[in-house]
Amino acid sequence: MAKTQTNQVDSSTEEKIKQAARIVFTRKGYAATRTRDIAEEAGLNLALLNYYFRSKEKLFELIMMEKVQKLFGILAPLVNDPNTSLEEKVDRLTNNYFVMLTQNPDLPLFVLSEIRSHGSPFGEKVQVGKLLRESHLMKQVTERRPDLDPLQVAMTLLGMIVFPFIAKPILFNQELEQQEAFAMLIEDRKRLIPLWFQACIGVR
Amino acid sequence: MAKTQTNQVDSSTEEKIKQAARIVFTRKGYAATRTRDIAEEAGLNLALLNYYFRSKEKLFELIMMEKVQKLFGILAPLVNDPNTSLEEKVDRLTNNYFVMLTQNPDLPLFVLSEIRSHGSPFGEKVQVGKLLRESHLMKQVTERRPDLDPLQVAMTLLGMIVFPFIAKPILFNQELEQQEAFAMLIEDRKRLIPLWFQACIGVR
DNA sequence: AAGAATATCAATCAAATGATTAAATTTTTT
DNA sequence: AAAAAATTTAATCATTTGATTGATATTCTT
Repeated sequence: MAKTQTNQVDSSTEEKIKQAARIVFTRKGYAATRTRDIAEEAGLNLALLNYYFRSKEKLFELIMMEKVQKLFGILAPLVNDPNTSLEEKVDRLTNNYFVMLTQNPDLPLFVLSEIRSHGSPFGEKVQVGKLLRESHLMKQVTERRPDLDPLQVAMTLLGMIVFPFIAKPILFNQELEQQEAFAMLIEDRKRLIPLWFQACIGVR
Repeated sequence: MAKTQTNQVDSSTEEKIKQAARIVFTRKGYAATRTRDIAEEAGLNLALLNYYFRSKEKLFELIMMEKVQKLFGILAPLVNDPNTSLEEKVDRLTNNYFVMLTQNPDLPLFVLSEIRSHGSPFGEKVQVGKLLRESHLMKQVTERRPDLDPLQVAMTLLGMIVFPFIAKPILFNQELEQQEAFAMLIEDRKRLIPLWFQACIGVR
């Protein structure tokens, strides 16, 4: 079946389909996506989707796994690094996420809404909650502020980072001017979040 | 056509359909919802949907308008009240939203993801950005901190309020214990957000 | 109570959609 | 070069799905 030539730049049919699927699934969500949309986006015959990936559902699972990995894969190594201070963790989380989210602005809304609507074979699996609660980051927060629920702090931090990208469609319209304003806002936020995080964790 | 008896408790067919539509649309999103799902949820014949609401799209628009109003209707009067201080505005925003969101936990994710996926006849219309930018709240923030982009502050505040409900599905599983933990966390957050907001706006 | 308007239902339609098939083409192996 | 394997294509299938129809039942008006 699939997989023939040694992938050089991977302009293989399989990869073309995956790339088209990434675009269409992300733009419209699983349910609103027609396999014909993907075939058209890829410039390929419809039957090739089933030839390479068996079914729409299987193809989606593949893309979804990628997206979940991209969104949450950053998290574990950063929040569990025993060699970074709390401040360094906040810096790195902010910077790493902003780089990735600037290139994938609608990744969070896509992943979260698909987990909710798409009868959670993922929702159960993802459980970022467990990862966060048992993380080194949580220990450091508790150490600094034993009176606070560290999850409150983590949610505030993640919210400060992710929320702008989730709210972007209703806060900024599609005009170039607004999109530039958003980019500048994000850039400035790299400085503000660590500052504000310190302020939050410092105040009583 | 529709509308016959004087609505007392409104157990009318029309209202039954709307209630079922609210449930199913919110749970699965527009594209994944079948009109038959709604009819079944309402315990009514499928043809009645079209009899009362013409089409799935029309019914959805109705529900969507309701949801958008519920999510953003709170905002305008609060952020534009010229008789409340900045601190009072933050208090009221936090409390009002938490009451509403506790009863409608998946409202934000539903509205935001439908605006994104459902080819924005709404996305254009909603423009909370304009409302916020021209608000009395923004003026008060600028007054207090002329060096800050007030939109940064507003996004942080809204993120602190809304983000927990958006991230809930991946941070808390369905077990009763976790759901109770979430409820307590929200309760405690009513106190933390005003405190943290002050800290953020105070720090330099 | 008779007639008219409104509401509900089972059955059905037409279009959309995910998937398959069998033939044609290209690539790889021998 | 011949044979075999893999890939691509047009056509088609079976289901699903939003919507409609015409018959029946219920409610309202007179």
